[in-house]
Amino acid sequence: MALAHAILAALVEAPCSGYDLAKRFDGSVGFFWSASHQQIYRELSKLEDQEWISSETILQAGRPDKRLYSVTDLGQQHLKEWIAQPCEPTPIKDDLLVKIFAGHIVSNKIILAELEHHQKAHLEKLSTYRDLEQHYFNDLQELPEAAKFQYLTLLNGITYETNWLAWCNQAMELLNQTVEKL
Amino acid sequence: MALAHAILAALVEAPCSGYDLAKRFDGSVGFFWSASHQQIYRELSKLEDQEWISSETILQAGRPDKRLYSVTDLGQQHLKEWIAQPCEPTPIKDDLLVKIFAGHIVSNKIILAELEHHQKAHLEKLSTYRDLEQHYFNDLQELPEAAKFQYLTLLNGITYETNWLAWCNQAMELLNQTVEKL
DNA sequence: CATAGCATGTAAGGAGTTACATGATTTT
DNA sequence: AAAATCATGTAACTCCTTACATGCTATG
Repeated sequence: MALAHAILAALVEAPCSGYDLAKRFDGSVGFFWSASHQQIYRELSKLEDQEWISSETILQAGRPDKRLYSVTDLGQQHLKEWIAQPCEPTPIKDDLLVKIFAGHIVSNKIILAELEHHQKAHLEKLSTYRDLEQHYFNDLQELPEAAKFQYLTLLNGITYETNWLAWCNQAMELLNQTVEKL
Repeated sequence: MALAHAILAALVEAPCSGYDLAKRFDGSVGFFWSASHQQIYRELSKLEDQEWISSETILQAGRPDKRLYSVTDLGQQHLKEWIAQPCEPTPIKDDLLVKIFAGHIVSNKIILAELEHHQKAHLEKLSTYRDLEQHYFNDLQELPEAAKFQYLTLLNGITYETNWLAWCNQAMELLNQTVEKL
């Protein structure tokens, strides 16, 4: 049910269309949730049936109409209740780590290439996150309450990517040591 | 399909029963994949149908029989091919971060309590991981090749938990600052 | 004698992925 | 003229979670 709540959280911050949600889930909301547009449209229909959100059709000149969704009072109530219920840390499921765990059955080259690939990806993400930080959260004390919470999710993204980068470096070092020994 | 590969990776390291796999996925294998016993039994049946694994029934005195699964040559071949195919970093989906993002709609107390709860959980995991590190990977240079790869997954778990702890502290500090201001 | 551990499953339903489908406008 | 962007969906399938189900043994 967490996708529903992630959508509610995003719509509470700013009402928008399914299309815009998909973009946000691919960008700024992406450091705490990811979802495809198919999932989002399906979930939006469900949420509207339950009256947790409501929509308004916006006519646009030279573009398709869009449906602007907002969270209803009922929806906000449910979101609050969900937030108040304690939850457990998300269990890890990570393809790369599976590959590393069984890394000894393939050549070191393959593993090193994959590590480099991931290092690059994490570096790119970190860089966009740092840009977001400078742009939107430069003087944090001046921003409204809500922004502080959103900054914390960005900060999590930053430390997360930094952490992966550090680990990639350690992993590559350890494997290179091994290569030299051969 | 990654659960299948996670199971193969675990069975390559050490053949075992479904029951044992479930325990391992809850423990040492848990820092890169998690799965319930229901999932595991279903996946084991599929893998055996495909002949990626084979089983042998072990009769036990005073205990139920168990089926010991091992990876076949065909299975290992598939695992190798899967490892060689590049993959992307796992997208984040995290309930706590959704809660934080919408944290301004509930009282600070609720958020702080949840942060403390998570801090505690991460501290416990870190502690078990550190114990594993000391027990099994104390003299890394003396261990066989395969152990180095497994150590890297443990190291990832350690940095992951350390990272969450650091973030929890930062988050609680920021929120406490806000409380003082009121 | 009750609880925890060993050992393996089925069934139903919810969540997520992949592929298909349409059609207008704006940019290169 | 082609590609990208805007905008919204359906269908089929796989994956994952929750609940149900059984039965024996060892430990406290």
